[in-house]
Amino acid sequence: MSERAGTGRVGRPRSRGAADDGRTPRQEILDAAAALFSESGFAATSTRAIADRVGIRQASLYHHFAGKDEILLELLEASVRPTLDVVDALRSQAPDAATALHALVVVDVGTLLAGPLGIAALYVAPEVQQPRFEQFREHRRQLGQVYAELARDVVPAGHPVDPQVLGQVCLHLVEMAASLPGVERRPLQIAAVCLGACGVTGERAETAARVSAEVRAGLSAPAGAGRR
Amino acid sequence: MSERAGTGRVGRPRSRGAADDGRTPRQEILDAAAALFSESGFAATSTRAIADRVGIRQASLYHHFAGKDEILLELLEASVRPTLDVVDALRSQAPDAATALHALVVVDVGTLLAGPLGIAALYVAPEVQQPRFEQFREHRRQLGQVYAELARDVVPAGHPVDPQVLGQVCLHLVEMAASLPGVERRPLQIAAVCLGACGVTGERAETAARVSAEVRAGLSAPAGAGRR
DNA sequence: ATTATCTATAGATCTATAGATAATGC
DNA sequence: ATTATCTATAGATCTATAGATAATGC
Repeated sequence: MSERAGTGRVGRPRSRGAADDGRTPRQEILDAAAALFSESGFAATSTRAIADRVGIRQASLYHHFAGKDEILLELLEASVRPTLDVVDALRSQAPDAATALHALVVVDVGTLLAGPLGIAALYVAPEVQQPRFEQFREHRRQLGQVYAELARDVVPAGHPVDPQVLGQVCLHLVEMAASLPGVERRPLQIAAVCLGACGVTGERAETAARVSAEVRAGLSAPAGAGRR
Repeated sequence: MSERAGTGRVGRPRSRGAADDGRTPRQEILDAAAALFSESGFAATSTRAIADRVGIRQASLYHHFAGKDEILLELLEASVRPTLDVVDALRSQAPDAATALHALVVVDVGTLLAGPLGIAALYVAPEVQQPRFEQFREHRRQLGQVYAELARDVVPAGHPVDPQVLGQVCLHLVEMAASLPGVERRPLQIAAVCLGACGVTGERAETAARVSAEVRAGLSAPAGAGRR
């Protein structure tokens, strides 16, 4: 027995002992910040509040992040990247645009629900519109463009709404869904709502929903499909 | 000529002269705050920034408002009240729920677009969820309930989305529309989107849109219809 | 030596209050 | 007298840096 115990961690111990699940300190900070940002907003959350929640001193945050902005940027990125990563596969597997749209919405809502709740509510926060978060906004714009293209291929002739508007609408609906309280089966309901917004209802929508389920089942099975 | 000029205003003059349109100082503050809250968020906007924009000193704000909260509350209230005021008339004039829903969306989007742009983006801000804004949230909830009831009366049998969810969806879509950049004909497009979300597309939607226009025309004409 | 934390603190805010001042109104 | 502004400031933050300290790793 050459190992002597202690906490097993490198570095000076925390004054309030470390709550050891497997999370890295970095991840603990991200989790704490996500919860607080959702509750109170970005600007209203102090570095002090984040540190308190983690159980470290305010100054110790700066060992892991350059500042509050960097924490938020990482949270935002983590919430779009998984969906963007799966978009191409999903589009190529789906037999038609309505199915692809349905499946994308379900996956996207699912991704957001899997992450820290309420993150999506921050997307439209004024702070996030500022240049320092451009990287995230560019990714979100890409996702919006995908929605717009799918909408364009899906709308019936004479539907009175621009595909670009529909792209924004789907994006917002997905994000809204993820910060809405309650309600089960939410991804499927939101997918139905998005299709309806694009003018696809009734039988055509039901078919898309059915095939979407198959496509999604096919996506997670092959290639290992790491959860994240 | 017994009147001697000056500014014509009671009270000590501003150091930077008052930009005299007809607005009261109170309204000037509301306008400045609305613009800044939309740009930078509520918490990130200091009372100093608001005062600077108005052209008065920071402390002078407190003569007109008890604090930042009160300014925001008044902005929020002003953005829901006109729509709530017209809901009953609108429901009683519309021959069916689809028409009522269409008309309500158009009026609601119009109201938001008429006020300070970007206010609706604050509705979902975490700060606004806190108890001090309960009064506003209660009003918004009422409006959401109206949307939910109309949705309930409108969805075709077998539509896979709960009316309550649809109520939230319509509410969010309306608010989103008002903070979206660009795009004309927006109220009508958003109304079509909401109907679609509720499963109403094609011919039935076109009819509702047509009748909605008549109902709205009928609303503004009689009873004097003060703009606000 | 490296790492993760700590303590202490400077400097920059930001909110809200107290009290003075410069107009108009009567 | 009343009103709307001003100047000045106290007290409470809040962010970010400097430098010390207590672990592990080699």
